[in-house]
Amino acid sequence: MSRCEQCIVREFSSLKALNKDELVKMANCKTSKNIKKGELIFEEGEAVNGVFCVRNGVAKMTKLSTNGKDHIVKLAKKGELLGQRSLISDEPANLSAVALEDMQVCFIPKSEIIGFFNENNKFSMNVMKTICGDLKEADDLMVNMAQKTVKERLAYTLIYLQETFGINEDKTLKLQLSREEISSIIGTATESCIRLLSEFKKLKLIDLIGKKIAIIDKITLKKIAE
Amino acid sequence: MSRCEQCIVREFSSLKALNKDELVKMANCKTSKNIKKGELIFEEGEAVNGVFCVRNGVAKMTKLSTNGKDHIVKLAKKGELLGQRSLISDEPANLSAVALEDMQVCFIPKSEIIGFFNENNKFSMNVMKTICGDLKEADDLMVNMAQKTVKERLAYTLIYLQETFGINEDKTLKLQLSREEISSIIGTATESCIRLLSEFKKLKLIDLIGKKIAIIDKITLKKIAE
DNA sequence: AAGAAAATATGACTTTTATCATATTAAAGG
DNA sequence: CCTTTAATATGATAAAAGTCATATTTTCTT
Repeated sequence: MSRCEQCIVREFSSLKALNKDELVKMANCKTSKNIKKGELIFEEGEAVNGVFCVRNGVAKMTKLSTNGKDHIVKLAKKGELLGQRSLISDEPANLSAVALEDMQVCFIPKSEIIGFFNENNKFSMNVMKTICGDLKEADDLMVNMAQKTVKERLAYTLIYLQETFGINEDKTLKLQLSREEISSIIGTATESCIRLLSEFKKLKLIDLIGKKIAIIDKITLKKIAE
Repeated sequence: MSRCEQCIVREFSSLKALNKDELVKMANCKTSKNIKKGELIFEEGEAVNGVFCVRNGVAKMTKLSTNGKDHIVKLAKKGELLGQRSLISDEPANLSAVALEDMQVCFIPKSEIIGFFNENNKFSMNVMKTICGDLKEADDLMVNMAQKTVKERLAYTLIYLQETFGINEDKTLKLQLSREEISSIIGTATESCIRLLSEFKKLKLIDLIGKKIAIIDKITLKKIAE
């Protein structure tokens, strides 16, 4: 069992408010899991009896729309806690979590988290702030979805992916998503997404190296994203 | 100065967790405001130094999109606290609040709310649950915006307006929004919205009585909304 | 390495939605 | 009460985006 006190990831999350005793207590009840790319962490509608702390890798948080398509609501990386909202609302998960890369996650049972809520005010406030951040982001994205064109949303998403997850040595986006996944972030048909990527390539805004994408004219792309 | 202990509205909000002493304390520092239809309560980007408790009437929470159009992110009614998120995140307001009807709101200063956070765990949990509810709603709406057609979104919104705000004796929606406002909930051009309303009328799903709207075939409308 | 399967790409076409123009109706102000 | 303004309505057209078909490329399997 690895010790939570030594886990650097903790510093990126609400858990940084925990003191040494609390960390030891948590280390004793948490379970670590290795999750392969593509595997499900939890599913929409499922009762999640705790939270998952992302130690490594990126997960997509999706919701099934009535049209049968999955929509990617959020991408979660190192340090994020998955399932917080359900735990607090005492409801089944509203979103599914699927690994986009091989991941390491730690599961912390509900009882433990509730305990921290009651004993550690700073932790509560941290969680509250995180959720408020998620809410702001969701409101902003909602407006984007409703008011922007598919082209604008694609440009916006490419910029976001670069700024959030970085680039490789060859300038390509570190987080490699399929065209279908990009489409389900921006809410469009896969063909439309592919077509717009080709258009961006012709305009020399991006480069398509196999399935990888590299932004070559970030300034213009940002202008399109507005 | 009206007494918060006697305000029924409190029962609908996180404030129901406050004890008698806390309510008296709050009554002593709150200020009541009458706000006329169309008036601004606070604006996006503004530092809101507390929360507004809605005692009466409905407000629209909007965000200006880069295309210059306002998008209605949320409608807030009796009992809701406006500005909670900004207060917790310690950030300027992300949304503007505008009265859709004549309103009565009470302003509770930040220091007071922070005090309750520190002293009253039940209150904190209530606020947290409310924000989690908002987050779930925002995620769901985001998916709707991204994946549903304008027609589906309009049907969805009409149902929502009826179920949330009720109907008059003549069956028309109690909350009377302009076509432009409906458009800025569903994220479409006003003309498209008007055209679809006409179509719904032809299909005998709704009735248009002047500017008022009455749902006459809720079942079919719900099917369209999915 | 070869074949099968999946992902990416592109064309042709349809549907949806936006835009601009212009009536028509309702509301507001003197 | 009439005039002015704003809101609603509808037509014509253009632009955006979706769908279906079909290549082409990449990845996976054996």
